[in-house]
Amino acid sequence: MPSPQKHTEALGRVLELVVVLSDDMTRSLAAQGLTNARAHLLWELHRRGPSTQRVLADALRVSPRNITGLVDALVATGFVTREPHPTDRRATLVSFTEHGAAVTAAMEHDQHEFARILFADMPDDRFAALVDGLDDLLARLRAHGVSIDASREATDPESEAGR
Amino acid sequence: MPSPQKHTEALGRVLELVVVLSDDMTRSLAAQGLTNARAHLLWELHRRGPSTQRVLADALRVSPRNITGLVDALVATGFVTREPHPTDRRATLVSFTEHGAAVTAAMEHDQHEFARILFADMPDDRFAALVDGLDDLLARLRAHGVSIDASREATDPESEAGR
DNA sequence: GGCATTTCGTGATGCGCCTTCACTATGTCG
DNA sequence: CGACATAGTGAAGGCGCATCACGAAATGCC
Repeated sequence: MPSPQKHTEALGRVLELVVVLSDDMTRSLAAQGLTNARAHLLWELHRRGPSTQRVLADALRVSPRNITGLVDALVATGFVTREPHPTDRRATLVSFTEHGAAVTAAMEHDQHEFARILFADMPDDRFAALVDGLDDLLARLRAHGVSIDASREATDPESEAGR
Repeated sequence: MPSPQKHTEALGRVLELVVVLSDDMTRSLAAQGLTNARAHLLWELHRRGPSTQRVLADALRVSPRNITGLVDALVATGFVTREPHPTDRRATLVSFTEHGAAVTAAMEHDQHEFARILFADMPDDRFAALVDGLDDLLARLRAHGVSIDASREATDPESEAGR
């Protein structure tokens, strides 16, 4: 079992990874006229298909009021549309425009591509060790009370990351 | 060399780690009456000792104007003080109050403790493999243009994470 | 020494994300 | 039918961040 010093350094690596990746995500999104929150909404919409704002609010774990604002912005920038719900006249259905669908598909593609490039020439054993280590880490985090406090299925949050 | 499918899953693990950790950091900080940005400033102050706002702005990579606001808040909540710079009458020196120093020291301690708990019973070889994998990942990220666009010495961003 | 230039901090203003409270319109259940 | 729950939005507000404009002090140059 490693020394405390090493422990802190390792955590430092993890945190650095956090910073590097999230910065890069934000930059990539901005290049497409998106912000983190809006891309996140798009992503969820992609996973679920046309959804009510309530559903999106639960999925993104933000207040319904906030969803209104995000959808407003995405409508204004032509990524999604708001349509009346066919059976519930209180609700509105949020759906992709063609543009929104295309951009989201591109984001997904970029994510796969980025993963491919990232791990492309990594030897099998090293790759397996890394994945196992990450899983272990995740398990340990949850075991020590660090968890995504409930719900939320394994959601890869934004997307995007490619250079 | 692993399959594309695995690649994406692995990236998913990384992103999940990102989300879990940053969420937890934010929660821990909030419990002490701090926000991410304010804690970040405290952290930098801890690493550098009393500093001018300009220095902090460069360190945190935000606009000087924003530092004014963060320091305002930290002064109001009793974490730091603003004093005139001894030789440059334009500048102000930001220093810890006793309370601020204590809280920051506690954060540092918690971070070490968290790292210790996290990796405590992890076998040496597994730990080594994980660290190597993380380093490799970081290197690959930088190699593919994903980088912290310049400056910024190896700064572990916030701190805190323990339950 | 004197004046231009740079630098430090801040006021004003604005955007994005997020929240809570209050309110309308609608759905649902007994 | 009436009581209650639910979907979305207006209003207001907080935090983080940015840019522009500006005064005050420091510095460089002649």
